[in-house]
Amino acid sequence: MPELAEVEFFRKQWDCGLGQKIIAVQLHPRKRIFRGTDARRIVDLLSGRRLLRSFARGKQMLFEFSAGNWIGVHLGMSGKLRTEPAGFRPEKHDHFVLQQLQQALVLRDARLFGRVRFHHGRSEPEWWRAGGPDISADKFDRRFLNAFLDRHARAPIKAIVLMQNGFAGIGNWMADEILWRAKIAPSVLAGALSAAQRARLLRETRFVASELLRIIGPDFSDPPADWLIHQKWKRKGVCPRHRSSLRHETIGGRTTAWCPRCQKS
DNA sequence: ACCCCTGTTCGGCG
DNA sequence: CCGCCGAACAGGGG
Repeated sequence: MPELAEVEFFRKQWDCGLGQKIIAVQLHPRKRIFRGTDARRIVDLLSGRRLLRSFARGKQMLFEFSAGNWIGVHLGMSGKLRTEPAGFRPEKHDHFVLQQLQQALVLRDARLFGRVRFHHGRSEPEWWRAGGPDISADKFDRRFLNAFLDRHARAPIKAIVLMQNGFAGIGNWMADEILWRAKIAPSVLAGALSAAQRARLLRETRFVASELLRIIGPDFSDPPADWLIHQKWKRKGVCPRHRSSLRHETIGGRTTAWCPRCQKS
């Protein structure tokens, strides 16, 4: 599920625990979600610490705890954050639980494609520093976009829009929404995009990202009925502009829905 | 039973 | 180095 706006929604689910101590950590160190991390250190170092603040960038989240402790969370395909009443007992897929006096902060991830990382140090972990700019940041501009498109000039634009170091937080359905709005066929090679297409791509990427943050971010509301997303998974989905049939094909290894009538090469 | 999936990484190939 | 492909990860839903 989680793309940029949903990640922001889930990040906020733990806000009610801000400023409060972690009195117990519940996890299974061998679970795949902790791959590359010594989960036992999380148990040792997080207990007794306070949750201070949290950040989201693209599909990544970062939670800062007192005494220089940091938890990075990527939700993968099926990860979700939520809270439960104090004393909550983890269920089958609740792989990471931070117990506080007032509530429990819970990460559930049935498929375990997500990832939890730990960093102990004075400043943000190195793996948080890496990665592309926020789409809402000034740095995500025409110059950045041009350089990124030219660096991957021979890949179809659909594949480009899914690259997290260029389009942070864009996932499969947001990518289709953006390309549909920008009127660009998903198979067009990045290097072949005209200046006008690049300008539309930049504008619609920003538009879709900011609109979804506004709509989904606070309470997971639905996008308006005339968005492509509502048609994309229907077998007989139609273009919201003129009701003609959408085409479905695999591009960049991912199922893609698009409108041949309004999306041009 | 079978096929699909809002993600990422890896090895092999050209 | 670039890009593509399929597989793998693990489970739920149609």
